[in-house]
Amino acid sequence: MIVATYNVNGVNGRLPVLLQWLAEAKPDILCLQELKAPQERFPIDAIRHAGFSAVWHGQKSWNGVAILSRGAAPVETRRGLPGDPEDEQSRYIEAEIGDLTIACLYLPNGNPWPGPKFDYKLRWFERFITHAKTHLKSGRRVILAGDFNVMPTELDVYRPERWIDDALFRIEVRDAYARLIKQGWTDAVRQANPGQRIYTFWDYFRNAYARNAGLRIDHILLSPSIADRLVAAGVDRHARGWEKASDHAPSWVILEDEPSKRTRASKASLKGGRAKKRRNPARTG
DNA sequence: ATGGCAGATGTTATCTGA
Repeated sequence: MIVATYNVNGVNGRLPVLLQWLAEAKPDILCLQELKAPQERFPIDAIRHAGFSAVWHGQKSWNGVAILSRGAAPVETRRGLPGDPEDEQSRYIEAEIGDLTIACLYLPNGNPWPGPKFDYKLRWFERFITHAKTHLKSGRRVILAGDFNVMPTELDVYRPERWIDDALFRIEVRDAYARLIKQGWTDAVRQANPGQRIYTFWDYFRNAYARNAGLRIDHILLSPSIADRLVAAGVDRHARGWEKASDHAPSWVILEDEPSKRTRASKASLKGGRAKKRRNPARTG
């Protein structure tokens, strides 16, 4: 099965692009961020017509997250992170789909640093880390997918020295991400493509996409109970080149339907073989 | 350091994003 995440930067303005990508990539589950639409203006009819059911949490003008499913309907288990009843921003929604728990998140940007927005980002991140821990303890198969607004390492940004004091790369934020991973999560795109320069976002400014001046800030994290089913993972960077594209590209993972009983070595060869068959030539890892 | 582009709101401009 394919599980993906896509910051669409306006779900209504992006609808033709989103529908094109859904038809092409055929994900089973998709997390969306930055709907930029109030609850009643989520394009549910078009999404149903494309074969998906959905849960979503909209908000006027900003933020907004959704979980789409092509198979069993998502059953919403939570909207909003625990830990701050004052926080009204639509940045987190969670659902069960079969035996999977899917968490869709849009972590605050946090710029400029220093300032209240950066403080809010750190507080939100800590609430998320706390909540993620409870998921791990449950032992269920959990996927955390979304726009984390953090480049985890220097490999994940085209010119790290320029981003040192940016809220997406500040050491406090990278440290928080590292602490999250250390709980036991697998960063699927990195795991499947070690050492490779892979980006998920390219600024609209300065010809960033053509220059490949990108950032890897969208992530798909797997709990241990599903990480052993990872077959391949990557980014559909070509979708960033379409007309009226979002500034983000979709990220995806391919998971085996049944737990693997193969050895690590034979699993690696399966990975290569299957990736070749499944993936569109335009798709890059 | 600035400003470049884009979406939403709802103006003839402002805010936010990353």
